[in-house]
Amino acid sequence: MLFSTKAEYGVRLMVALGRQPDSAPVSLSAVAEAERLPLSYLEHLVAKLRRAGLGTSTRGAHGGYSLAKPADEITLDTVVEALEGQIAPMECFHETPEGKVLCSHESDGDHHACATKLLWTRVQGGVTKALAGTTLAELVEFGGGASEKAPAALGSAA
Amino acid sequence: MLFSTKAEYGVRLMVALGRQPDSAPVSLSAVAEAERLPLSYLEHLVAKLRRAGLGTSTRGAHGGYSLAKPADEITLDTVVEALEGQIAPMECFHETPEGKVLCSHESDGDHHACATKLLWTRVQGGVTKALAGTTLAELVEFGGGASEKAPAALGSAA
DNA sequence: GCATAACCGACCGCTTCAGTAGGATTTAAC
DNA sequence: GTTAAATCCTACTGAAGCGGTCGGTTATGC
Repeated sequence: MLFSTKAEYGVRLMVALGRQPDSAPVSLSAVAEAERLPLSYLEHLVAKLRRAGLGTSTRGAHGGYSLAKPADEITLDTVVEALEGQIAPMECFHETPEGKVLCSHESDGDHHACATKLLWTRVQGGVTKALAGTTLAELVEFGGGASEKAPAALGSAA
Repeated sequence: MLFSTKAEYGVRLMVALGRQPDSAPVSLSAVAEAERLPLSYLEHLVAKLRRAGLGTSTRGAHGGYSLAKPADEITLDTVVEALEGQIAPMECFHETPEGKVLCSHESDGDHHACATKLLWTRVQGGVTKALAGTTLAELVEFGGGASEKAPAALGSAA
């Protein structure tokens, strides 16, 4: 499994927030009930999202969470990264802020370069492209639209 | 981390086998020493590769492992899948033999479709494309060629 | 001031990961 | 025919992460 349920639950949560017509706050318990997810667990996830600047919260009665930005300005790479940590295919694989890819055992005493680097770079590219190329708005739309209960037809998605 | 060291070690192992000029068997201990990997751990990994029909073994003294097919006929999706198990972005995500994608909680009582399906389908596609589009021969080449110790220049790889 | 809700940190059972250990079996070489 | 080299197999282990729970604190609307 590439990702854990943290990403799954967290994305579902974000979609639930994005489904709100105006960006009115939604209580976590409402989301938990609608999505059939454990409330206390969602608390941990929403904390990560908030710390990453993806969501805002209003405390007290009638409070809740809402998106910090419009759904079409939120790409899923930031969401998944906030939930799962840095997205890298392999332990030895780090991406510098400038986007350069580093490999821990780059020619470590051996006479040939790290042969797997080519592979993991391609995988990394594929995942990043898929995540960064998808906006939260798309998922909201795909999942049935904003608060309207018109069920969308399931087309072939790739 | 998308993959564990099983994939990393296993691919390095396969590359080591592919580096052999004729497909002469290589002993695991030789690979372990060259790649600086624990021998006993490699045994587990090579067993998976053999069970998946990717490698063959000859027992006894001067025995070892070799590729079951030429390196340019081995795509990395089969290798990684043999090592890590089925490649799916998420627990709820299964691919049928015909290539159809199933999601466990497809409209589970709720009035909207599973909003995350679009996302995971795209991720799945990106990873599969990267893995299936890479052959072992490419990695052998990239890593410095077959048994020749000419160090390849590291170009930009994406 | 009370219900509602966001916040926070500690804890827990379970599984997987990464690796070790110890042996059994097969084969080539001497 | 013994021995060394190699594959093969099963069981085990410490550490970490996952999925989730719990209890409590703080803030806010009514």
